[in-house]
Amino acid sequence: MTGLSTLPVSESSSDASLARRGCPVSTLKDRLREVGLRPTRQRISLGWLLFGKGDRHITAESLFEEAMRARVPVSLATVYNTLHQFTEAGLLRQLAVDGSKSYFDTNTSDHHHFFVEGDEELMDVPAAIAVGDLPAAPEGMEIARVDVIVRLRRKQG
Amino acid sequence: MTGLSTLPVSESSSDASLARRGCPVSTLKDRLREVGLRPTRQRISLGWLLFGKGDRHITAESLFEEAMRARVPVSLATVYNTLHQFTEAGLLRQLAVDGSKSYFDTNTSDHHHFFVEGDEELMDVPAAIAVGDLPAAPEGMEIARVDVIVRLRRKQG
DNA sequence: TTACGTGCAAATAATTTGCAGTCCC
DNA sequence: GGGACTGCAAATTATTTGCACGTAA
Repeated sequence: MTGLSTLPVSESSSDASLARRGCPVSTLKDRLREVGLRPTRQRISLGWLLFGKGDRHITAESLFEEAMRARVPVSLATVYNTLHQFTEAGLLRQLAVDGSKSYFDTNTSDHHHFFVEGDEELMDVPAAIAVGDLPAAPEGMEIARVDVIVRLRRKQG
Repeated sequence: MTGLSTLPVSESSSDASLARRGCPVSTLKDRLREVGLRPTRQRISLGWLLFGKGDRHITAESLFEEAMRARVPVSLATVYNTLHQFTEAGLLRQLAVDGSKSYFDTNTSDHHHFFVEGDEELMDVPAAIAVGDLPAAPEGMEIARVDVIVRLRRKQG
């Protein structure tokens, strides 16, 4: 099996469900410590913004703006660092949807995405739609992850 | 149906097969005119490099380097312009595989991709593996395209 | 204390754009 | 000839990095 089955969310559903319904700061702190990240003020604030409202798809820029609005003083560089640290720790999943900016998904479980052309908006594909049979990975390789992006366009004019 | 079924390759298999085995410049010129692009020296040279050697996955930078090596005088900006014009004309398919650079695929037919982490290398998935049942597109939307990227990692150390 | 984090500004990387000059039809 | 195309360099956008200072353990 790949690393897919060892995602943090599935490891500890009590933590995850706590997070879903309001995630006390103390739980967030523990969560950070668990994955080896020191629970600093910035990480807790950003973690709160990220995980406090259900599944979200954000970009560095959008999280930065949200932090500004919430009067959370962080620099854009720290937002980038934090997003990458969270991703490496398995708290976030990074998505490449267009050639330019990166999106981060707070739902790290195995699922696919809709992308609305023009709106630059990402949505989870509701049910866990599986990809049909995949060919075996080439010699000496293993499948790390499968990304499926369904590009949507608004019907007619 | 979406635009997928009207890709140029499937429209005119004689053109496509000509392209596969050496694509005379005159054919390339006709192909460009067909899609509404004036066959300029640069477009023909880049088209030659792109379509003269079977299916390929290239980036703007890699095509630019290749043009330099082939002593084809084009500017990087023109490479970018040309790649986008070819993509809009349906001669290329643009792929977002990581958050940074864009890849372009000379195979515009419906197929999926392997991406080798670390190598930054793209490969076509051999058979035309279909994605399992997809949910209906949300109200007022239609599916423009489905991108599947299978991320591979080298097994063990 | 003390290594790990963070802020800031400058550095990169990828890509786009404005405009003067060039080339196909 | 005239509009479409190209080259170049400067401008943008997204992201990373270096380094002095701050802070959790």
